[in-house]
Amino acid sequence: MASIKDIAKKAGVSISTVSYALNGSDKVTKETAAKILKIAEELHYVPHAAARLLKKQQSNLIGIFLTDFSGNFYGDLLQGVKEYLSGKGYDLLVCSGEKSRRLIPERMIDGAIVLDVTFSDKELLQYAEKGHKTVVLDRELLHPNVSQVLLDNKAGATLAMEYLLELGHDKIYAVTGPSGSYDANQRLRAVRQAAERAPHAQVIELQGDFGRASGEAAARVIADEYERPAAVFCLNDEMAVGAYRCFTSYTDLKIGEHIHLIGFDNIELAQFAIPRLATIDYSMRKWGAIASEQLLKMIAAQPVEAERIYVSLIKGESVGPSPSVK
Amino acid sequence: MASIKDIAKKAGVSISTVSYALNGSDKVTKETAAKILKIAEELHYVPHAAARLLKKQQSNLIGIFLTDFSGNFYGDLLQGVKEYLSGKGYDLLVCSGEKSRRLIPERMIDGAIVLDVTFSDKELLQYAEKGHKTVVLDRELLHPNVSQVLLDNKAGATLAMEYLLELGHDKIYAVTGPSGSYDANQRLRAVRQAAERAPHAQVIELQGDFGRASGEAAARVIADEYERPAAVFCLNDEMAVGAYRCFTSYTDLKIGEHIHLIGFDNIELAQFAIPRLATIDYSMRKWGAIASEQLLKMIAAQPVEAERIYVSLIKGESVGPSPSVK
DNA sequence: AGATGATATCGAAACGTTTCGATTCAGTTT
DNA sequence: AAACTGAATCGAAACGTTTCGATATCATCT
Repeated sequence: MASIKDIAKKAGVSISTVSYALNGSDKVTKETAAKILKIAEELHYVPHAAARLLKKQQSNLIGIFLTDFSGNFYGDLLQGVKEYLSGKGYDLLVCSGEKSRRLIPERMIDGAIVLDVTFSDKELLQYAEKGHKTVVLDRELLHPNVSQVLLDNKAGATLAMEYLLELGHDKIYAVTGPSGSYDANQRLRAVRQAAERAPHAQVIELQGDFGRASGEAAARVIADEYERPAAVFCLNDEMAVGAYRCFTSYTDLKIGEHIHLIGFDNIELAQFAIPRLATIDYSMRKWGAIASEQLLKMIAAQPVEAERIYVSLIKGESVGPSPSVK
Repeated sequence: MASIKDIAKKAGVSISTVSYALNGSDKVTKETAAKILKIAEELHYVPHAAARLLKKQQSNLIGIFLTDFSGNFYGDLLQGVKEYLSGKGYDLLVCSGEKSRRLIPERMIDGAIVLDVTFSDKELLQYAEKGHKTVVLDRELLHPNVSQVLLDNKAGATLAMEYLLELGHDKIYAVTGPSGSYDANQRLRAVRQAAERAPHAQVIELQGDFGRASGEAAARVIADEYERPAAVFCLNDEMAVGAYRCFTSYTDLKIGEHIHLIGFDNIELAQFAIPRLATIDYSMRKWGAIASEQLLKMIAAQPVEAERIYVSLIKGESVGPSPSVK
């Protein structure tokens, strides 16, 4: 493979001159630069990333760390990140699994975006302490080298609850998420606050884990004790999808009539469900873009402040008015 | 950041001794090694990836190149790759977009898995020529540094066609894929061959592009000229999903009764559709695992031979018998 | 006792860049 | 003509490793 050294030899100049020419420095004459560039082209020269990284201590690579690749969840988020970064000369590496974290201390990436509950706060702080820049998407973490872009979970859950209450529902099941999840906890808190503000309504919590199966299981419990129309707020869409499956296959309760269902996240599957699932929407793409923006700012040692991603209610036929107020 | 040099100084030994100790060489005594390891631990030493890569010319990083991150399509594939690789000490980088290809010539990754039609054969061959090892998933390419793991598209499309024909369908629409796609072309060829073998049946081709919208558009054409029950073979599920949308919202044709629908890929959305979409299934996970296996073999300069991923028919209520044979 | 060999350690080169400071060589000023 | 300036180029060090060959040390064999 051709290296800068080969170019230097062929051009009859020193290595440093080649380097300057290749980097567009104005220290070299136009003619020399042109000659060098031409030879580089001929030799199909491509700089060796490792050598450059070793010297410059920056790779122009950003890592995003996810719990797993499965599910449709991350597509738009990644797209948002990628779009933003590629405009700035950075490339994105999608990483998953404990082992890939080595990329951080090994200084392979210039910064990390983290959406992975299996990453402990402690570990993140440790990296931050060593100077690695990080944007977290699933927790709050106070450190000069860490910034956060969080969903407005509270607003979303409140929106969902108020929607149900306004339609006259007074028996509401809340299918919760894993207790280790920041988003799940935030949403649950908002549900409880809404419940307190509506003492006439009965709010029943059922434990879920954000997985589809847990939504299905919760739905089964609800179906088994069914007496009268009720509403179900699944704290994410994935569980709502599970609930759909149960209600349509296991019972003959009609969604949007006998049982009312609302989710959170507006995943693709939800958009496709029949009847349309009511849910809380937000822009994943924007989430990714803002996270990237913050990360690059931190890398450039510019000040950043935590941001929040706003959410909105999407109505759907999966929620109808309570028959009691008809 | 602590380097090997700092350890050497603190331990009072030479740099090379530290390197040997850290790499578990038996050239150093147990005691020296223990002392060095202890100091490395204290100093939170982590090797600098760039330095090591520069010297060893290998990163233990594999890149997988995808057209985009969107859609649910790749989840299991990535999972399969990751699982296989992480057992072998390799990490996976998921790359998308033209710019990220620089990682190959810059020697940042030890090998590449490619499932990205925007990659030209020419470009791939160029890399191969320079010694970069590649496994391609979406084309056939003859080069000692390239290996391929392909779907058995022909078998799948044949399976689907025969299923429809057996059920008595004699008017079959085939919604095709983009002409640049290897998979689309293979499937289409098999459709045409099946059509030739069944001269009594009428097979009508409609151009699609594997995108959901094109499936929806094709369905609209079909609906507009609808006279009698017909079957539709969408050459991938994504288009079948689009067709669902059209048939259920735009017409009152009942899927599986008035109009029969079969897809290819068995994507998650298809599994969830009501009625269940008939389709062609294969293991994405296995696809990824085999591709990784081949790549590592090539890197280790072991011989490999092209493999094929087998497919199977999944029946679903979206296809019923033709009323003409009832 | 001197030669031999094995073992543990070391020094230095190499990987491919970037970049600082030094050098050369015009052209300009006095 | 000597001294000075600035531009173009060069040499060498540095980034953090690995690894080859050399050296030092010590026990063993004759």
